[in-house]
Amino acid sequence: MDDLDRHIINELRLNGRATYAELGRTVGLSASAVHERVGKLESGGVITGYHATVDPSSIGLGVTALVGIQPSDNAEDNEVAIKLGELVEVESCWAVAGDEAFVVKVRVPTVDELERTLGRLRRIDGVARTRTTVVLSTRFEGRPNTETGE
Amino acid sequence: MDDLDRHIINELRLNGRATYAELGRTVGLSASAVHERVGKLESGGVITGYHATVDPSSIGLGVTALVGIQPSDNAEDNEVAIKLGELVEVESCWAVAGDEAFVVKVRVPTVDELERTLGRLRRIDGVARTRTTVVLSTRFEGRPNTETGE
DNA sequence: GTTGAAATAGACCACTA
DNA sequence: TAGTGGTCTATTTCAAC
Repeated sequence: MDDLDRHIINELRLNGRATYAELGRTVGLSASAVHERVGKLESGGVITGYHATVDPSSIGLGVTALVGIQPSDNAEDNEVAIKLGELVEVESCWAVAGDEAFVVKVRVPTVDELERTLGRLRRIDGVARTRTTVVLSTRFEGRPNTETGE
Repeated sequence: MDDLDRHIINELRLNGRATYAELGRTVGLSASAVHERVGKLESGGVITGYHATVDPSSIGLGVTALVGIQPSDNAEDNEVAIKLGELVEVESCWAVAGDEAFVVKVRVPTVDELERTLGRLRRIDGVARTRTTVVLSTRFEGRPNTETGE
């Protein structure tokens, strides 16, 4: 992993559909060389995927919330995490230090559906309580970090 | 926006580098038709971008934290949000309901750097206190929601 | 890593249901 | 108003160097 790799990664974080030819022009390599490097980054687990980002409200997911998951005494974290992942409303899941075992980000169409989702979360075995922070607006999200390349 | 659009969107959320021909095969349209639909979804602000996802620790960002930002009495939220966005360590920023004005996700190389970042956050005008939740592991993040398509 | 050639995909067109 | 199929150009991909 050298500066060229970091440069390529950063370009792909900004534009995941950049062609190898484009990448080659911006980093100063041939398309073939970029192709080979990207393949190694993918198979090496550095690049884990490519995803279109979508305006959530455009697909009917206008309500976002951050929910802290407080575990019950007998909770088995890995099982709880699996259960959390089974709910499609749960978009992200972080295991955290502190009173709570996890913080999850949920996205739902309405506050009614949020209420139902919180009920589902609380019914998971190993979940004692939830603490919900409603997101009023997403100022930015998943912003590419620019310190790793030009 | 019909079911075909939703299907295309979902495919692109799963694989942002899918070709128009591939998309056409999965949704049952010609590549041209998919091309046109995707163009409209992009210009209509439904698809907001394409991004490679990268294993953070592979690019030297092994420490993640969620930080609640408590505003001072005279705080102007929009200005605070702009300042938050100027820190490259801040990857996501949500304005939230409750005591805190924002929750941000920060990613840094080390806990030392986390400490410095928290100092930078606290020095922002309009920030009274921060509350930090250290992420022990990311179980999943930005997982495509599957309820909008097959 | 590079170049060059064949296969593939993208972009744009006129035509059509 | 979309969608189709054809055409041309650019890109991907694989070979040899």
